[in-house]
Amino acid sequence: MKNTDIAKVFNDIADLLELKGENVFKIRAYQKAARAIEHYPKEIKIMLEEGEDLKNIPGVGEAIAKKTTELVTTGKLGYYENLKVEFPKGITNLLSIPGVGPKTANKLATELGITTVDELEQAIKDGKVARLFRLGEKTASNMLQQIQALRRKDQRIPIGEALPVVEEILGALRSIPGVRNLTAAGSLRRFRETVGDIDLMGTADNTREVIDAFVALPSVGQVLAQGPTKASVIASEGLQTDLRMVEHDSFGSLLQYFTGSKQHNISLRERGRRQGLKLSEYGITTIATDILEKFATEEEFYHRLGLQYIPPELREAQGEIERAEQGTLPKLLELSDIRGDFHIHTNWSDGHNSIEEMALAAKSLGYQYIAITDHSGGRGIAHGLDTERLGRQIGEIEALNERLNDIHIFTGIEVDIRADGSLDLPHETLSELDIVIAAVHSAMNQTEERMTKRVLSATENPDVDIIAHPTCRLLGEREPIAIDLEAIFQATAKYSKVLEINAMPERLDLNDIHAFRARDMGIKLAIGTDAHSIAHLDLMRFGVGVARRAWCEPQHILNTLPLEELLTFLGRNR
DNA sequence: GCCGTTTTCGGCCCGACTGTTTTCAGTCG
Repeated sequence: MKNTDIAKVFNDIADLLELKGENVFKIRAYQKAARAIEHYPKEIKIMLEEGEDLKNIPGVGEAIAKKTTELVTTGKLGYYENLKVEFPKGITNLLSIPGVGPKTANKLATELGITTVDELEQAIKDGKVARLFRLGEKTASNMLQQIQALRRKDQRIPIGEALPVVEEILGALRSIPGVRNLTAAGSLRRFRETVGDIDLMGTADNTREVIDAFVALPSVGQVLAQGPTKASVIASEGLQTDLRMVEHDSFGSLLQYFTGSKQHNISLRERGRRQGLKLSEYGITTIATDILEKFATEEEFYHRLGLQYIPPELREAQGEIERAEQGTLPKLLELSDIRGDFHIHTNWSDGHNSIEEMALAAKSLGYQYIAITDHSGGRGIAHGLDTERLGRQIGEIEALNERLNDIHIFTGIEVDIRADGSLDLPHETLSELDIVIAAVHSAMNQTEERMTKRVLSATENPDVDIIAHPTCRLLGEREPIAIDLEAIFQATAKYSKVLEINAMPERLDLNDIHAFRARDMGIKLAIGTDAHSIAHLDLMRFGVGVARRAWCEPQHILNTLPLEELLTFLGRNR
């Protein structure tokens, strides 16, 4: 049982307790524990095997530790099973409708016998819902709209799709006179891999003017709400986008508030309370005197609380506040620290550009080196390279290295890990290359045991340097393969191999949580774009985002090394 | 249910909006 499965059970328990009308703080305790467990960088299963105390996880106390142990060791939780039979099956689905909370769900179930979204829709159409006490026509019709919106689309979208939309809107708004501090907040700013909606904010002398310009943008479809300081619209890609404009002097606390995460803000406010301070989007109020201080920047806001500035990517209530208190936050990796890209395809396999084009594009990004890692022959669809063609490619790369200045091209391959764990190029071929990336591209439905063995044998193979996109997931398209990552991590550490953070926005694989764990174990990481064209080289920033969320500093990332040191590193590996 | 430079008991983040009702419950971010 994985941490995400455990978290799901505790979140479900929280929902059921809400329906039951339990103490809200008890409910919050379950939600908090679920979150902490989901994001904890170590599998609970391993912790139990190693005899580690689950109470070390913040938010997990005596009772939840005991329940977690029962759940993981027996696969079941008596408390949960008993709770479930108290309510009609599926009733928690009603809670997924925005505007329907526990009280409403309960009322719908007890008074109208409704337990599914479909039943609710029918009851609204029959006019039954509007007749309930404290509900009405307006509430019922809002519910119906939300149900229909939920059906149309209500998925979080990958950050790679959201960011271009946002940048287009921001670019257009920046040209309006008097606008300052325009920026995205929310999960987008924290660089989460998916975003639900987009929060933009900024300051202006005349906020109304900016709002008017915003809703008139060509990329804006429907306008949901529009006031003097705030507007809500549906932009391209069907993304709900909110813009909030405020006066210059309280921008810092506003941005801090809307960047979240929710749990980070709660922790921050709890800490503030202990200092006699009340934190809100308007600033910091000293409770004793009721005096409000405003903050133009987030830096001032955090400093007033006696904390280091906390970068948005770290604001997930994972210990960043304590570290900021001690002044020991990591010096996070920056995009400008990246000196090269190890995962690049060309028109020798399924890429669009030549080796030279890719090299020149990389040089213009300020890189010192790239590795050409086309597919190997076993992957038929990708026009992969066999030993003979690879030999010719090496020849071309050698010639280019003679001719080009200020950029070094490493020879390499993205070699396929076959279903049986062998590589589809022989040792004699692989040993000729500077960098060998190994990855799974086929037979993804193997059992966890087989898949783990398969990738382990590639990890143990002395010809392999990097394991690429270790879970093979495609956001919104393909679930991660069944694999025991913990075992892969241990082998990677043992054989001093490197794990990839694949920067393609639909991959982001390793993800933030896995990368955090790998870094914590001392495993070296490499960020690769998996570029199939020149434009893809710019995807590096998404990989850097994952690495920052994993608390990575430059020394944790292989492709921050200067060329000379990298040559030494690669030499040592062979 | 969790947790501790005000506490091992008594607290637990903060503010806004909506729709209903007539002072507020419920929900959200």
